[in-house]
Amino acid sequence: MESGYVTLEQVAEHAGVSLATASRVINGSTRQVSQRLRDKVTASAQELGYLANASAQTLARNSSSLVGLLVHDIADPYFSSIAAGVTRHTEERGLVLVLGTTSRSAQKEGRILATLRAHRARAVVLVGSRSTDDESNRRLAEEIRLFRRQGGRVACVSQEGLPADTVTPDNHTGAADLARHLIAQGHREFAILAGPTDLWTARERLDGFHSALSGAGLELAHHNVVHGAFTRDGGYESTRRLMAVGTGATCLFAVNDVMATGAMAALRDLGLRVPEDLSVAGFDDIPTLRDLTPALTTVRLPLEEMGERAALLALEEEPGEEARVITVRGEVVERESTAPPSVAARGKNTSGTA
Amino acid sequence: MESGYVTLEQVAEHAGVSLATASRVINGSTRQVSQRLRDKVTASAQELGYLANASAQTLARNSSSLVGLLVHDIADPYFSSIAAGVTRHTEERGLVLVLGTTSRSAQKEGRILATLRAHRARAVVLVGSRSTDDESNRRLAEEIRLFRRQGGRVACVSQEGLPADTVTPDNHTGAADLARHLIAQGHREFAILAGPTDLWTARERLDGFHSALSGAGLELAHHNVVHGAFTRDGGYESTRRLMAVGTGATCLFAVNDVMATGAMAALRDLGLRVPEDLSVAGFDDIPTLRDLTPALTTVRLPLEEMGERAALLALEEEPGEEARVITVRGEVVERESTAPPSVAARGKNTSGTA
DNA sequence: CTACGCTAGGAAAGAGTTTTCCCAGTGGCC
DNA sequence: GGCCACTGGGAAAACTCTTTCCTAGCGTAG
Repeated sequence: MESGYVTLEQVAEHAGVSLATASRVINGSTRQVSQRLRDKVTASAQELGYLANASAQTLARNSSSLVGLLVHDIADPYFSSIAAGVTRHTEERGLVLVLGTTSRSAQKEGRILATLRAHRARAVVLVGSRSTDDESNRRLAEEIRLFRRQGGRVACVSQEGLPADTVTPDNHTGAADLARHLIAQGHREFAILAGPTDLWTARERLDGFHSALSGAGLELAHHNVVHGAFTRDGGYESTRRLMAVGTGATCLFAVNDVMATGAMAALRDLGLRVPEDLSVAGFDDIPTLRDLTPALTTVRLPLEEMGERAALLALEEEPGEEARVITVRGEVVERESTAPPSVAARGKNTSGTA
Repeated sequence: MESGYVTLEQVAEHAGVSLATASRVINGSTRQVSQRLRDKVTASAQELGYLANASAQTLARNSSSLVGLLVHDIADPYFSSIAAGVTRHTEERGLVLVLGTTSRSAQKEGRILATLRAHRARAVVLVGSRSTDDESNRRLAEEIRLFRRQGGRVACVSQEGLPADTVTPDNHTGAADLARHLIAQGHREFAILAGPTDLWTARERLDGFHSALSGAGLELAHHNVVHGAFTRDGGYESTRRLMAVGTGATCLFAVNDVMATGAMAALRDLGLRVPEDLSVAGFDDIPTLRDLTPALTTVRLPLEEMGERAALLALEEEPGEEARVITVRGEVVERESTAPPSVAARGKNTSGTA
């Protein structure tokens, strides 16, 4: 209660028992303690306002209650939704969540992982698409192995291929489903905001979409695939580039929702109407989406649930020898941003608009 | 490198020096160590892959590198923006951020604060409006005092009145500025989505708006002030209630942006156009806002910067005896959701629409 | 040449827990 | 009644660092 800390030793003394007994009462060990002493200790702890020193506990037990969560950018609704799922799970269990934001830097990711290792974190959840850069993947995999060797558990979201359990969306199928849906709606010519070339998630969605087009006997013009940053501004900028050149497409597919959001803004600025002049579809179903006008057609992923399941993998399930992969199937959600193509639209989009 | 951990003792032995010397080399103490030994130790540490045990360090130093961040809901863009500012600051300094989400429960807030205390966290940043419930404020204040007594630092965002430094928006002035702006635009009758009655932030914004109306000789009809949850769905639901009764207002002010977003959705569902039938304005300028159609008129707060400044207060500045308050002035940003009222609108909104 | 101050290094004492090991007491069984 | 198993309690080691205190060695001044 005074200025300093209350230690377990003080509690023990106050209760007239040994340190060992006090410890056994406080943290419910396997050993029995008589009710009489038990009551004395809890009463003393209460009275003195005892709060265990977490570092001392971690040191003695060699295991902490820290759980790491690594995301690229916590202000991105995709990540903050997943984060909400992870926090829900960890807080229910009285664990402490450590948030690391990596800004898509593999180096920073490694550094944070090392910090978590230094803290003897119990588990870590890594969120975000891995890149196709083999060197940084190798180093990340090495850090993960070190972490696991120390008894830490690791789970990934959307990062299949690392030496850890993973929850991952079926990007290929989701994108293919969406493509088939749009084809059924009457679209024949598509443009794609394909995101960065070195991100697996982006690639898989592009591939899935592409293969469904091929399956329907449709071609995807080379100039209709635009690469750019995986962000809202990346989507905006990619769309400007696409429209500056001109596209014959009647439907624009952005490989994630934040890019689609940027695309809609760009089209609005260019004076094009969605979906009358051009249909737009995205992927992920981030929560902010339903308030756009027109509301965005997309492939719904249960983001919060994915975070929760990753936390579950990392905290509950037994490690297992080889990495397990839980695949989450996305579901096409049709909203107002896509509609059957109009003849007028074709002509309009062919002439370079910007 | 083997299965176990490498301890500093092993490094010292490998380098042929004492534990004390090894420690001094690794953590750059005030004491000098000869270059020769210094090199030997760093080489050994490198070779053995030494990583300091953070818990042992915390225990020995009685001070950790943990910084807490408490928000109500990390998936809310208001909080995730502020969180981004805080993480930027802490990561630059190599500190570890612990994220706690409180779901607006004072009890949970207290529990997390105790956990941080147990971990000897260096500082904590509390984000979110404090309530007008004196009892829970008192308990929170007590927890903060305990935390500070242990040498921890505390800073708040938007929670003036607690025994800690605070970064807070000038809600009253911001709302008044907005009101004057809307009056200048020609509006005379307003409706307000006032949020919960027990949240200071909501109250101050309501008061500021109200007082500017009074200053202009305008009255605010009682039935035009609707209370409800401080969330998007709260805004949606409040708007439905407001419109069911019918309002003579030409402009709707929601005391925060997420509520305004819900309001726009409700109006859309009711078949009302913004701003032709009804103008809508919010407060905060959360980043997702610019992608709404029409884009929302609001009072801009520099959210990320506020998070950063709070982190700065908690980590850099000297504690000081009494709590300092940094007031951040908001700036009215006019976008398309507000426009001069049309005569048609008046008639329309008077008749109960829903 | 001795005394003194300074420096670099090491031994050891913490920091606050958990857990192992030991001991005394009790009850049951032959 | 003696032996054994079992129980509840305490002493002390262990966990991995940091930091204080001590000492040996060196240079310098008187």
